[in-house]
Parts: sequence; structure tokens; C-alpha cells
Amino acid sequence: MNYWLMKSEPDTFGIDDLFNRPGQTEHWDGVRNYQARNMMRDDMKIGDQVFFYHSNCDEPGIVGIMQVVREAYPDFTAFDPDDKHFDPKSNPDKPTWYMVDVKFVRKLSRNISLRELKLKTELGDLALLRRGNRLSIMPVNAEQWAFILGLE
DNA sequence: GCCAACGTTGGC
DNA sequence: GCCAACGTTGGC
Repeated sequence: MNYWLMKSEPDTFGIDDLFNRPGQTEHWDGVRNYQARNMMRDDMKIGDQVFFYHSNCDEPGIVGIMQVVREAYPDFTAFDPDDKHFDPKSNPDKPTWYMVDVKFVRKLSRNISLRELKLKTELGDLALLRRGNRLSIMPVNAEQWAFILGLE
């Protein structure tokens, strides 16, 4: 089993939005970065555990846990001209973009903030903390996962 | 709102 | 294939 971290802006889709979805499940659409897509398409498996990270907000940080419940399939929002993430170069016969379905597992008892994570030398290799990192999906190794949960 | 970092685009 | 211009991300 693998561990991941996925970012979302709480103003757009936060942990509470996932909690309130039917079945507490939602497709993770709108990823338009090849590196992030490749991880979803090639490496994300059912049962993988994912940190839900709130980005671009007052207190960016890890707020909850979800799990992968459906493996990669075409991101249909790329075919919709009215969708914010429409991509005219992607077509249903040969989709460029993929998504997975994720299900709410639990909220953390508190927001483990980016500010706090940066202070932990144990997390030196965490992609989130690397300079200039902009990926919206990134791997977390087992040690990092356990360490972060230990901060809760 | 600013701006650093980085990905993408398109002219050549 | 190079690289300048441009767009986006996301912390601050």
C-alpha cells in the first residue's frame, strides 16, 4: 500500500465538502499536471491512504485522511467546454487526463500546519517541503506518514 | 496583492 | 530543439 498527499483549496473543495458528499466519496478531477497525473494513473491503488491538504488559505496544512476507492479513469471534466478545467486537446477516445475516486476516512484532531511541518527535520525529504514545489499530488513514504500522524 | 518557482507554449 | 514570454500555483 502507498501513501500520498493531495492538495485542495478549502474555498473550492475542502475536507468538509468531501465529508458531505454522497457516500463521502468524490472524484478528484481537475489535475492538469503530467507528473501528478502519472502518479494517479500509474501508482495509485485501491486502499492507498491519502492526506487531505488545504492549500492557499489562512493556515495551509494537513486536515484529514482519505483513501483511494477507485483507480484511475478518464477525467471527464476535460471534455466539457463549460468546465473550468476544460482541455480541448483531450478527447474521449484518447484522454489526456485521469482521476481517481477518494473516500473520506477521518479528520485529524487538529490541522497539522505547513508552518509546523517545516520545523521537523525528520521530514526533510517530504516533497511538500521542497523549495518551489508546486505539485498538487505527491508521494509520502511510510516513515513520513507515521511521523506526521504522531504529531496529531 | 506580491512574487518566486516552474510548466507550457510557440516562434524561430 | 532552444528559449523567451506567458500562465499558474501557492505561501506569505
